[in-house]
Amino acid sequence: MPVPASPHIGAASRIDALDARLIELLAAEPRIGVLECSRRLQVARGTVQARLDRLMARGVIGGFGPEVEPAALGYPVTAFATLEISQGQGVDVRAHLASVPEVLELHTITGQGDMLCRIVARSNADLQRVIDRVVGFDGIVRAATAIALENPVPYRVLPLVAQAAGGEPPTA
Amino acid sequence: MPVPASPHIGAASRIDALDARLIELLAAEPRIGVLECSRRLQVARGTVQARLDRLMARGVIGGFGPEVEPAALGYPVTAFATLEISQGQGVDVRAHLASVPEVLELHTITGQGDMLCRIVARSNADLQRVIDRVVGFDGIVRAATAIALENPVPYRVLPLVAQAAGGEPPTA
DNA sequence: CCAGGACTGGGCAGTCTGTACAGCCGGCAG
DNA sequence: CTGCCGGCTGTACAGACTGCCCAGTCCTGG
Repeated sequence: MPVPASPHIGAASRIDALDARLIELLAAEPRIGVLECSRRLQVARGTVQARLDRLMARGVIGGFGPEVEPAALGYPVTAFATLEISQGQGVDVRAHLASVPEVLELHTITGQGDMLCRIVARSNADLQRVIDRVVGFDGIVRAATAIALENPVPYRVLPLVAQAAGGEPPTA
Repeated sequence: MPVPASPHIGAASRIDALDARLIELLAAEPRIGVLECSRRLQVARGTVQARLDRLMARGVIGGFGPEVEPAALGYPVTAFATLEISQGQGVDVRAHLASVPEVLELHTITGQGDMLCRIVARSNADLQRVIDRVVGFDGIVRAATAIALENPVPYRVLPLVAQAAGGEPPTA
């Protein structure tokens, strides 16, 4: 698996085993502090502190924001909508979608369809309302919606971290 | 496995304005502690502590894990693959996909296609490798992949929090 | 009208954080 | 070979925060 030189952003960012263990530890128990980490990882506190600072500075770790669960907020229905945009309307459509709270994420994509967005709703019935609001905008030619039924693999990054560190998946 | 311990998500969960302000504050500045929150929100420390405990107990806030950026780990390419599964192979396919580090998320969906997964790769060329690995499994009949070009709206939940709290979106 | 729940304001002991410093070690350059 | 440099280790100290407890007040529902 020859990885061609990646010309982009700090793609060079390579994390080592300690970085990976630190990330895994923090992911497993976010509430513990630097001191506790240093004890569990068997390294000096200053080291953990320095590693953490570096990881954040490099952007590997973006932050420690609270993970809010839409379902617990009353939005248990998730759906993915593929949108087709009429030429030149891209900018306006983005702004429109960004203004809809139920649109949690938006990507422009290749393939048939120009954008893919993740939306949530209070119920299947409510989803209709959300979709109407989403597509009720000039510039959106067509929309195909797929409701998410189950989520066998919730968003995760740890396996990737383990791989990036050169090791096998964590304790899996 | 799938879906971590999900407290009985009583969809009834309603959060009030203070909860919303707290979540927004924590999202904006994750590093501050309970005491600092209480100062900024102009309430007693105990109140903030109680609110936080309740939000976490109800599952509204899942945790404060580190937000790892795949791009910074050397995986700048994101793609969405729609998979078609042959009858009765669901379970095996899930297990297979779960074993691929580059598969960050997997949903079963309605519509044409049975599953939708988010995958990342080191480069477009590498994406081919990942896709091969993903679809190289009996039970996957067909796969359609769309590469994510841009991400006009990165995953967000704050607008939803604001709305759930009964207010208008924060910023405006 | 009373009880239960929620918020306030204070206090205490224990622990962690931010920061600094000196010593040690392995790698790189001269 | 030698010197320099970056990274890790221990240790130390002052300041700040957390977890926990309590009494008092206010508001709402039964």
